[in-house]
Amino acid sequence: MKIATWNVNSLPVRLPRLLAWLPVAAPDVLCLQETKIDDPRFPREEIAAAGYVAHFSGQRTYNGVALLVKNGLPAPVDVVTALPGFADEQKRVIAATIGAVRIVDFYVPNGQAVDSDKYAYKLGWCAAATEFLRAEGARHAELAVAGDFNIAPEDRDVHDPALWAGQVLCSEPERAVFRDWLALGLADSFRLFPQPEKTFSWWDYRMLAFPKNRGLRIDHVLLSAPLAARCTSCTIDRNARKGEKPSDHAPVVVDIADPA
DNA sequence: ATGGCTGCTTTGAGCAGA
Repeated sequence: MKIATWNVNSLPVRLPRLLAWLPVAAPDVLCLQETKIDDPRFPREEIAAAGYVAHFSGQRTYNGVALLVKNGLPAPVDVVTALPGFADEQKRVIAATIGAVRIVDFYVPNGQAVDSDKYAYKLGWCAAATEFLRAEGARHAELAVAGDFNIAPEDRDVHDPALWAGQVLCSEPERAVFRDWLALGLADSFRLFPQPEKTFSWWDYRMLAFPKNRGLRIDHVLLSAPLAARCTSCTIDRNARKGEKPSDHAPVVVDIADPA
């Protein structure tokens, strides 16, 4: 099973690129974030024509997540679109079970700045997410958590650690959340393999950040032990950040071998 | 080599993203 995650920064704007990328990358399951479209307007026909069934939880303007599942896979069941016990208007979660695999798609809040209300909201959201993942892990041996985490887990995930030290996306409380999720028995699939230094998943649109490779690795796929044991690769598709009208995020793609 | 923000909003300056 090939699982991918991509913050598309507006699905309506990115749809042509998505439809071009899907047959090339050929993920079995694609987790999207920042779709920025409400459910009635979701482009389900275009996605269906590309060979995928879409499940989604959207809103206009901000946020919004979707799960695209390739035709031929088991139909997603037990679809969940909220964190239990966390009242939230913002659409940042979709989870579903596909065969034996539970997929959780997160669009973690950005947090804006460490002294802001949005940062407090981020940490509260993450605390609820930790309990959700604990429960999901208890129910599902094969659990994948994919999405835009808006957390750069370590200094090696940051182009300029001194510049970013203590800033939002890199602050110690955010990194502690990431470690909490690993402590639930999840592996950062990217770090299961040797990786080129300075591999990132997001680059600011401004100041030539992409050509200068001034980025952060904030998009992740975490895998429970049975999936991690069968994981054969994790790559970030930098090419998807090039060219006309790219998202500011690149997709992360994970390959998992079938069970023996 | 990539390219010097982009996408959204009761339309147009301001917010949000990260």
